[in-house]
Amino acid sequence: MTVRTRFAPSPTGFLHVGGVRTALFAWLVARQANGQFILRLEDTDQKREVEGSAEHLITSLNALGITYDEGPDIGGPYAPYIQSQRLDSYKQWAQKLIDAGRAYADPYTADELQAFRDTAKAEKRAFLYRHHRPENPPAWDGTTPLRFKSEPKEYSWYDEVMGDLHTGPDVIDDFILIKSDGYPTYNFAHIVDDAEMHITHIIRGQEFISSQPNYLNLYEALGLAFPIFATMPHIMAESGNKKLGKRDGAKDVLDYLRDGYLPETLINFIASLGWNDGTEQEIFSRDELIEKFSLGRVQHSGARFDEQRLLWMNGQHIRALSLDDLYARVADFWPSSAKEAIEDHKKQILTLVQDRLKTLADLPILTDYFFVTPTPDWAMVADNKQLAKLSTDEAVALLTATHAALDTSGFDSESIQNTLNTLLETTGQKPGILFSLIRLAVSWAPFSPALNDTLATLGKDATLQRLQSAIDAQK
RNA sequence: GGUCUCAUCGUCUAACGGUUAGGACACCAGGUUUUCAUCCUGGCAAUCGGAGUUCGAUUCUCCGUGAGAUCACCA
Repeated sequence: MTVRTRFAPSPTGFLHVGGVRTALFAWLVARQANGQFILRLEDTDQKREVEGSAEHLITSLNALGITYDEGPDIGGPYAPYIQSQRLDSYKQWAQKLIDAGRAYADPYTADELQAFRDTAKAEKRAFLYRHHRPENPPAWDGTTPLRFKSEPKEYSWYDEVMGDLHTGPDVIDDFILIKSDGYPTYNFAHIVDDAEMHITHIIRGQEFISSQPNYLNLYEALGLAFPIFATMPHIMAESGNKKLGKRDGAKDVLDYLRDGYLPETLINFIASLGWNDGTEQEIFSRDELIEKFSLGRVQHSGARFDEQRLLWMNGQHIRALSLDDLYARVADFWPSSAKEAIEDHKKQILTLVQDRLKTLADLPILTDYFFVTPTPDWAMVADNKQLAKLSTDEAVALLTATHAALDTSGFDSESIQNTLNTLLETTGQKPGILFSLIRLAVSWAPFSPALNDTLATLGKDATLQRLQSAIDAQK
């Protein structure tokens, strides 16, 4: 049996981490088994559809490297992969149910239905439509909803993630198959599509678990074998105890990419949220995830999204990148001052800061001063914990001595380090003071790489010039 | 309220019924002869409660409690 999994979002907005996880796990299952992963758009609710969101969804999956083998934009053997274009299919399957006496026209108005609900609520019992099932429903002409005639009973089934599940007959009801606008409901359409597309594993969020018995009832009525089910726990919002949704600040995954997070970080992080391989490994490459992933080790309870951990993980993945790879990825993140800089110079700088980047967006603050001469800001010296006790005259004297020493020094990193070490002896200063001062005088930035490397990359001319400017600014 | 699900450090999690309950993030303290957001070392910190089964329970059972999901002509 070829494993076929699918991700079937409705085009109602952007893709957030919750959706990504469902897609990711389905993708991992397919890739691991050398099977196929399918993208299908569930656009049966015209009212909720958001213009452009289908394209956005596709862009997001591509950006994350969650590749699909069949889908709305690339076609496939069971095209079309857009539900609004498959209405004939649903009609045919619906007709089978009508013919078998397992579907009927819903004769009630919205008000009548609401009255039933209100009564049930007032009597503190669950509302079940089938308690009001009409004796002699009219023939279905497509202008009213078509309902499933359920056969209530107990169900026990196995879920790859949750294990053995069981429900009583009370949860089975006559749900709507086709709405009065002619579109099928998710409840009906996804089962038809999954069957026609030969989907083997239904991987979806926990919110569907309570409808599952109804689906099982429908599979039976349609004469379809059950596929394999896997229910994912929710990702919870960072604050509060509810499922992460757009209203709770769930971000568009593309925003994370724009903020300088690597796709592999997102994949690793989202996979780790609710799954681990049983070892102490935290950082997984895409290929490792494909190799090691298993539904059986997915957590049963919801996991909270922790941005701190995501940030740490991104740093880990950035450090694992080769220089050329990193260089290609930071293309859009350089400070504007780097526009004229040549590739070699930028790569040299990148080497120095690679260990310090937590997101690609940190690049400007870490490198700007390499490309543009900073304006001396002696307040930074005064604010520095170690330099605060230094008088201005002393600081200027130290910088003057530094200028003189570097003026006659070789300018590779090692020579600079030697010169600086000698300077420590001749001035009798502690490195914490002398080096901090020099660092500020040439960069006027809050952070920078090792001093000797910074100076070597800056070059002799720029270094001496900046030291002089710093001195002049105090005269 | 009905139904279903879940429950280990603040967070993500590990632990054939036998471990000083492990790791990671965050935090704190040191260190790496400059800063620091890298790196290293150390520290803080958890089995929701109560019964039961067992020589022994984080693990199995039951009852509580808490949390989540769902009860649409949404998916």
